[in-house]
Amino acid sequence: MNYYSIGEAATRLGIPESTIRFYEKQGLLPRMERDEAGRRIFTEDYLVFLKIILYLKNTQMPISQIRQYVDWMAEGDSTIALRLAMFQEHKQAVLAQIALMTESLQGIEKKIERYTNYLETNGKEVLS
Amino acid sequence: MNYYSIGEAATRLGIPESTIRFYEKQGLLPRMERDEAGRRIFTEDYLVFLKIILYLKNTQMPISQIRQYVDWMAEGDSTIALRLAMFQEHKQAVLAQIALMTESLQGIEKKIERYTNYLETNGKEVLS
DNA sequence: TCTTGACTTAAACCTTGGTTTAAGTCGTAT
DNA sequence: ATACGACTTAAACCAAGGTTTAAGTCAAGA
Repeated sequence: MNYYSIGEAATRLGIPESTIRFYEKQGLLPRMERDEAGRRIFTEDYLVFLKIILYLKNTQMPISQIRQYVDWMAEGDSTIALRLAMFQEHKQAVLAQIALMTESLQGIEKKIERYTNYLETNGKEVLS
Repeated sequence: MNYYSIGEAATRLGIPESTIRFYEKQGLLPRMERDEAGRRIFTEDYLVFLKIILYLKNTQMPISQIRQYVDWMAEGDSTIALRLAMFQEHKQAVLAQIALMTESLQGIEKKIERYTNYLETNGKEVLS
């Protein structure tokens, strides 16, 4: 199996090293392996796990809630129903967030149309 | 024309009064009218304008950039091309953000499937 | 007249999510 | 052997985006 340093992991994930250290301190990255010199070691599997964390972050899940998920993972399979419920609720929250952004974007697109029209007609169009 | 107090405006927009005051202090709400007692007065037109601000906020535009837009409005029609360019770039940023969330949501949905499967099969399915 | 509720302000406070700094430890190439 | 780059830590620092507090003004109803 291949191992990565924190620098390599950060590059592969597209995030700063400091963020990885911060997430570990926040309890999002438990059971992190170290080498004899105390340096963090990332396996492919660990990177896959970290990507899940980043999916949750990218969809605006708060760190406190991600930590809850990670804590449940550590408790074992008895918490799977809880994790499932959390993800299902989160999915709904994400869909709602996307819907809000899409709606708001429509209001912005109307502005783009107005401005475009104004410029195309050399200012002969009204700008309400 | 109908006039609204800050309390009524806040209720109609679904945000706290304190946020409206905060936005005004940040320069997002210029030329706010007041009554003789110094209380803010909101016309329908002003609420329409405020909704645009909320569209920008809902799509994660930073306050500093919203202020730039508001400042350009105050400068008049000579800044319309700048405003159009800003909104077009913002639209692309919003679409990128929606795309990222949609992608990340797919990773989360895979987890939902795995967990669902695990529970449906009473734990006979593997959880990688 | 007095109280109540809705408003006003400036300033202090708060949370979230990191980033930066300072001081130190390694392993490796010269 | 020494210098360099990559790592380590704890603690300080930061920005964004509000929220809360304290002290005061005012209009209207009892």
